[in-house]
Amino acid sequence: MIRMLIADDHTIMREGLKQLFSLVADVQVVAEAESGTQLIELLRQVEIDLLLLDMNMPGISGEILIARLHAQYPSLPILVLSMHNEIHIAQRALRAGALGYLTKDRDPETLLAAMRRVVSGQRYLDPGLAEQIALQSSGLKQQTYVESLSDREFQILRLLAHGLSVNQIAEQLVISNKTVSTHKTRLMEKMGFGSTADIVRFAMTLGIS
Amino acid sequence: MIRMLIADDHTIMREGLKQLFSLVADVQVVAEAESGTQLIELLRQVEIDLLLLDMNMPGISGEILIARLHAQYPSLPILVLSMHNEIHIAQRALRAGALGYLTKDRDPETLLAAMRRVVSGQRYLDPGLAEQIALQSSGLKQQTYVESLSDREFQILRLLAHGLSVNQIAEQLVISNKTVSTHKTRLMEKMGFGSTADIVRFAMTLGIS
DNA sequence: CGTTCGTGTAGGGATTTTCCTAGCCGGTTT
DNA sequence: AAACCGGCTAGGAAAATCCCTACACGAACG
Repeated sequence: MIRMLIADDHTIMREGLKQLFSLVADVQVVAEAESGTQLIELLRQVEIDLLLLDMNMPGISGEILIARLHAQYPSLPILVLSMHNEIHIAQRALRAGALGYLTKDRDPETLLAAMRRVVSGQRYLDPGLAEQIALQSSGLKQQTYVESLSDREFQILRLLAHGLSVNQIAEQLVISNKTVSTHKTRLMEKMGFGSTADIVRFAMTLGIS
Repeated sequence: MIRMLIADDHTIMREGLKQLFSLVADVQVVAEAESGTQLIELLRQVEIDLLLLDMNMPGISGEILIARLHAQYPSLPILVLSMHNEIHIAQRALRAGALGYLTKDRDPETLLAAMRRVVSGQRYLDPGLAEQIALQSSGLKQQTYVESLSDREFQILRLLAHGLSVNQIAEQLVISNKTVSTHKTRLMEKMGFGSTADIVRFAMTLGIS
C-alpha cells in the first residue's frame, strides 16, 4: 500500500487525481496540501510513502520548497508533477532533491509507473525531457543552459526578472551600470535570449519571479 | 444527458476530470482536445452540449480561441476552467464569448454546478472573482484595469510582452519611437506597472505572450 | 613558466528610451 | 459655437542602456 500526499493548489486537479487513484488498489491518498506552508505543516503530522508535488504552489514553492523538504525528510520520495516541460526546470527540481519529474500532459499509466518507480527509490525522468537532456549533453544542442551562467550572471538574471533596471541593480550591488550591462549582455547571449521579456518568461517558468 | 468536450493540454488533468464525471450519471465526455487547432477540428465532427475549455492551450488559445469559437458556434455554451483568478482574464474570457468562468482551485461540486448553469444558458462567474469585480466597479478598487486601455495601448502592451523593443514597435507600426514610448508610459501608469517585467508577467497570465 | 580562458570590473561613444511638453482631431458638454 | 476631453501623434533634452574594448586576476593548461 502506497500512502501518498498530494500537494497542488488546484482543488479540481487534486480531486481528479484522487479519483484516478481510487481505481488503483494499492494507492491511498492520505492527505492533501494546497500551499507550501500547509504541506510543511502536514508532513509533521502524517506518515507517507510518496509526495506528489506540483511545482507552482502558493507561498513557498518550486526549487526552494523541494530543497527544504528534502533536507528535512531525505528518505521521502518526491515526485514532481509539473506543467512545464523545460529541461532547466526538471533539472533544477531533481538537483534540489526530487526523485522524479513528470509533466502533466502524460497519461495516468505513465504517472502510476513513475510513482511506483519513485516509491521504490529509483529516479524517474519524463521520457521527452530525458531525450532532450541526452541530446543536450551530447553537444548536439547548445542553448539555454543555466549551468553555464556564472554566479554573478545568475544573480543579475534574477534581479532583471524581478523588474529591476540596470541602474537599480548597479546601485544595489555597488558596481557600475556598465558592468551590469556587460553581465546582462553575456547572460543573454549564453541563454540565447533575444529580449528582456525572454528573461522574465524564463524566470517565471522557473519559479523565480 | 450533457454531452461535453474537454479541452485541456494536460492529459492527467483530462483524465482526472473524466474520472470525476464518471461519477455523474447525466454527464458524458464525448471528446477531448489537447490543442486549439485540434479543438476546432473536433467541433466540426461531434455534436456537444458543453465545452469545458482551459485558457492555456498550445497553438491558438485564450481570448482569441474563445472569440473564434463563439463566432462559429454562438449557441455552444463555453465554460472556461482557468488557473488564473485574475479579474481581467475572466472578464476578457467572458467578453470574448465564454458563458462561464471558473478557477481550478474550486471543488468539483462547484464545477458541476457551474456546468449545469452554463448548459442551461445562464452565465456563471467564479464567486471570488465576482466579488472582486463588484468591489472594483463600486470604485473601491481602482487598479490594473485593462478595460481602461485604448486599443493602441493594448496593442503596444502585447508587442512589448512579446519582447519587441520600443524602436521595433515604432518601425512596425510606422510611428515615432517617441509615440510608442508615450503609449508605453501611459499604459504602464494605467495598469499600475512598475517595470517592463510586469508587462510580461501580466501578459503571460493572460495567455498572450 | 608563459599562455589561455573565464569572470568581474569599467570607460567612451553610440543608441535607445524616458520625461516633459504640446499640437491635432473627433466627440461631448455647456 | 466655444470649451473640454480622450486618444494618437511627436520634438527636444536628459537619462538609461548597449556595444565595443580593455584590463586585472585566478585557475587550468601545455
